[in-house]
Amino acid sequence: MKPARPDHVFRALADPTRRAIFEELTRQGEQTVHALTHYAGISQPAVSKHLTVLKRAKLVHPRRLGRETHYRAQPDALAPMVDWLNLYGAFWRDRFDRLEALLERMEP
Amino acid sequence: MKPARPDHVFRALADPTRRAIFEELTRQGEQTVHALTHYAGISQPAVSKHLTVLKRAKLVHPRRLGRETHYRAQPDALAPMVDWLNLYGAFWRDRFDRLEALLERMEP
DNA sequence: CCAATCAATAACCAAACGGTTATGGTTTCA
DNA sequence: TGAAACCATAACCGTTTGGTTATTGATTGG
Repeated sequence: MKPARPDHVFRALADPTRRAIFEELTRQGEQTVHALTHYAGISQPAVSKHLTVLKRAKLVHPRRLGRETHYRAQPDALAPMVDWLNLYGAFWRDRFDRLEALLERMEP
Repeated sequence: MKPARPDHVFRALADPTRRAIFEELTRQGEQTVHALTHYAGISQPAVSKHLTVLKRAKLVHPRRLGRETHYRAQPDALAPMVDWLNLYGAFWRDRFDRLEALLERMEP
């Protein structure tokens, strides 16, 4: 799956409630909107809107089951953020690049 | 230096102009507010406000030289974001953890 | 010394944001 | 079959945000 634009990913994760929802989905696995609403402690429409933003960033994926929608986290959608850190997080980049090169030599 | 709160880092990097400023500082090194203003193509006060947000996240550090202030990027302030990705970016985490472990065995 | 330069702050504004309540469309099941 | 459950969308609202111009304080250089 083609990743979303970096801007959408950064934007989506800027809000603490949205991060919390994403975290909850990665920890506990797939959840209905109902469950997430209970977890987040805000209204159901508010949760739906957050999920829309996360969907735009491809960080979550919906699965319709009858009248309920189950959402799951899509961790590989974080790739644009990881790539950005790779480019501009100099200190950490060096480590990672060296390791990446290493890995490639070891597991062709 | 103790890192800033994750929320400040995520917030600061959510804005594309702020990311661009940070990128420019990591690429070209230390810059005056004047130079950054020219680069960003917005007003000087706007740049100053962006720099304030980046400062709060400890992503940039100012150095007063006479009447000009030179800012430099502080890439290790990205640590809170990297840590978060380590916790919740499952797919990528595996890669990184494997690599990290490797490095440790190789460079004690 | 004094005019100009640099950067931060203040005051202001439109747009975006994060929340709410109200509504509507499906789907379930008693 | 009809009421209730689930979720998305609409309409609305106060606050935050990203920008502007105006101002001020400090520093420099002719």
